[in-house]
Amino acid sequence: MPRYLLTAALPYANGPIHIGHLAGCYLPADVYHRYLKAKGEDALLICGTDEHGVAITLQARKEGVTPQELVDRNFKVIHQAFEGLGIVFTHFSRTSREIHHREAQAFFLDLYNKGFLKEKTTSQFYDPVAGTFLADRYLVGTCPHCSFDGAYGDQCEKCGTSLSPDELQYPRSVLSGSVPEKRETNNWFLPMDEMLHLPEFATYTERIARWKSNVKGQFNSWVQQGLQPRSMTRDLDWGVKVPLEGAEGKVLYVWFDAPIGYLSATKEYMDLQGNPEGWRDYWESEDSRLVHFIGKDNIVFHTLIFPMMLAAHGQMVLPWQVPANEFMNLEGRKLSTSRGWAVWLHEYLQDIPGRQDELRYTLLCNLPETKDADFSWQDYQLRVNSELVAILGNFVNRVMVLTHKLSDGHCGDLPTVEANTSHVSLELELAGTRQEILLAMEQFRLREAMAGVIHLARLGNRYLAETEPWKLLKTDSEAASRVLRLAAELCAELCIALEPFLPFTASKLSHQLQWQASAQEREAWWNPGSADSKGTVDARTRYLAQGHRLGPAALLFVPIEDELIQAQIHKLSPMNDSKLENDPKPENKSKPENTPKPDAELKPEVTYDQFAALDLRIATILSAQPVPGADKVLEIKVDLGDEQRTVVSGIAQHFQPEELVGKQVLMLTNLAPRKIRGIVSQGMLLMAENQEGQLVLVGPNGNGILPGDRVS
RNA sequence: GGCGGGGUAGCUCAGAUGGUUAGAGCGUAGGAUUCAUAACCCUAAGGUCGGCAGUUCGAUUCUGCUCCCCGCUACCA
Repeated sequence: MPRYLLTAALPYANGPIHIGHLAGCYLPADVYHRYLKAKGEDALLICGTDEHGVAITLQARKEGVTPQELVDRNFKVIHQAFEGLGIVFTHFSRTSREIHHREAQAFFLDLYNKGFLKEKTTSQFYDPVAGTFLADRYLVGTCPHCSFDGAYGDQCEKCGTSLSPDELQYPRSVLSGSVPEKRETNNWFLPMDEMLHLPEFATYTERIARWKSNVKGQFNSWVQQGLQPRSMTRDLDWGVKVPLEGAEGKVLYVWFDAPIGYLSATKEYMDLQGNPEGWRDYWESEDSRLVHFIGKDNIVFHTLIFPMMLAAHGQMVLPWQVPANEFMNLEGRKLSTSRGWAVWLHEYLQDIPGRQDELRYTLLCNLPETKDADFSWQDYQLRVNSELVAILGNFVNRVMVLTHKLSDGHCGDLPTVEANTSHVSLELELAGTRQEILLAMEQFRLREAMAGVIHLARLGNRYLAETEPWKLLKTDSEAASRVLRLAAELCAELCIALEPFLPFTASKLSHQLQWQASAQEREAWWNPGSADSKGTVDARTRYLAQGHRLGPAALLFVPIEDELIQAQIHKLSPMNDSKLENDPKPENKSKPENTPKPDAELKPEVTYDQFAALDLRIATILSAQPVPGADKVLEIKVDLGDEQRTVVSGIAQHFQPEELVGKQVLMLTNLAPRKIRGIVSQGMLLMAENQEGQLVLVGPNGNGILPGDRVS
């Protein structure tokens, strides 16, 4: 029997969890895990917070707390929110724990000792303004081969040559624009190009054919493009220390360290179970199936880099399946935490208490399994009211009420096959739907499986409509009793079927029926073939004993009122601005390898002389045109009164070129010229950024201002 | 810009190794019913399957080009 090792992407501890995270991986992981457990499989679901990386340190600095304080707080919020929604992990750890540091270092050393990590000493550039070492691509300068003044630290875009940063002439920092200092530093590289040919990895590559198209596509694309050695260490002080001599001030690259979190969390769990070697059954055993639940932004790391690390380490299983989901939008727009465009799980649980399954259901119905999906509050209301309330809740309620009317809640006999063909056709349809649910689950089509479960209740409603037990009640109470018994059996079956998806509802229903599924009953239901020969009433598994008394009827779901929806929509957009079309800086980064954004704090004070050094003037835009091969910059010609200049400005996604012509704008004129995309930019246009992240021209308000007029 | 994924009924989404009437749920309309949270049940209307070419006896399904959305990546002095 296979064992399953499920992982859900480690949530990054710089903020709480929102519905996008849930739909992307945590809810599917939880449902699949519950499904496997119900089926009687041996399965672990491992997760934990990822607490390292630059973004954490920046966020902490912004809030005026230490990184540790920040991650402590977020760990708690995240962990509690998951629990609140019934997302149950076998173990939920965190990468800041000692065991993780130890494991990550051991893993690193293992690869190091096997020769998979190649040290390179480089004169890395250090940005004295940003206070950080600069990754290769954060450097620009002149290419030594073709003299192109826009080459990056790793490659020249113009002539295609691969470069190392110290080959660059006249290097500059992309972050601050300052001239970086050269500082000696060592880093360790994973030779991904070579590792592609490891036998373990080559074997692994074959199974990718049966994966989802989005995952397959990304994987193939990377392999075909050719891989390059990638540095697995960083010059930073927050993270897992590099366990080598002379590596002070260096930590493991978060993408090296984070997936090892799956391993260290498993070990931590097994230690707590008093079974310190137990992790081997899941990580080293051939019959173990490693499944990574992730969002689409993580595909390359989970299908390429981490598997290579595992292959290099040796003896470890490589992913069996990576059912990566696309993204969940909110009311038609991308989620954006910085603009408050998100539904936060911890807030939902607080604002709408006792409605966990309503959220689980709506998200499950809309999982972005093949493409980006959309969550809207109206859809939420509609799904709850017309599906959970009207189909599922109503069916159960009808059965409960009728049974109490008929026999004070006591269950009668099961119908016989000959009694009425409605019974038989119900049985057949139930069995068919069950098979569809099972098939969908096997193929990670959770949305379809969820719909199938609701369909079971729909079949129940149809059965009641056909048999009309409320009429039989008066004419033939025996017949009524049999119909209701079968309907009650279906309620019990619903209990089992609902559990992985809507555990709170399953539990309520179970209580209401005064009945609980045994492990055998659950396993029989969830295993194909185990009960499908019992398609008729006489032979079917009986869940409820004859004469069993149901508990008092209680509503499983209550309709969502308009006011609730209005309040949530209102909360979502305090300034309901319909112009918010483009999202130039969407929040979606789960990892910190991105350019740090300037934070909201005031910068350190400057002297008057420093200010006076700036030459600020009003310019009039004469023309603006797109730059071929660049999405974000425009080539702009401006009039400064006695001269005209060309400026290359990164505003292409905020303005149409034609709408800029003739506008007056504030300009910094004595900034050092700089080539961008082969065009010399002589100065910088100054813009204001509003709360939605849109750029707005800054220009004179009064009259009589001419091009070239000074600003001071 | 490069690479990958997606664009299918009013809405949210399935599906199609190319072939008679392209599906589901919701919504809408009509009917039936009253046990039930005015819920359930039945029926119907609704789609040039992003656009333009091509291959083919036949394409929504294959090929090329193009537009739009998303991700990775590059670009923002």
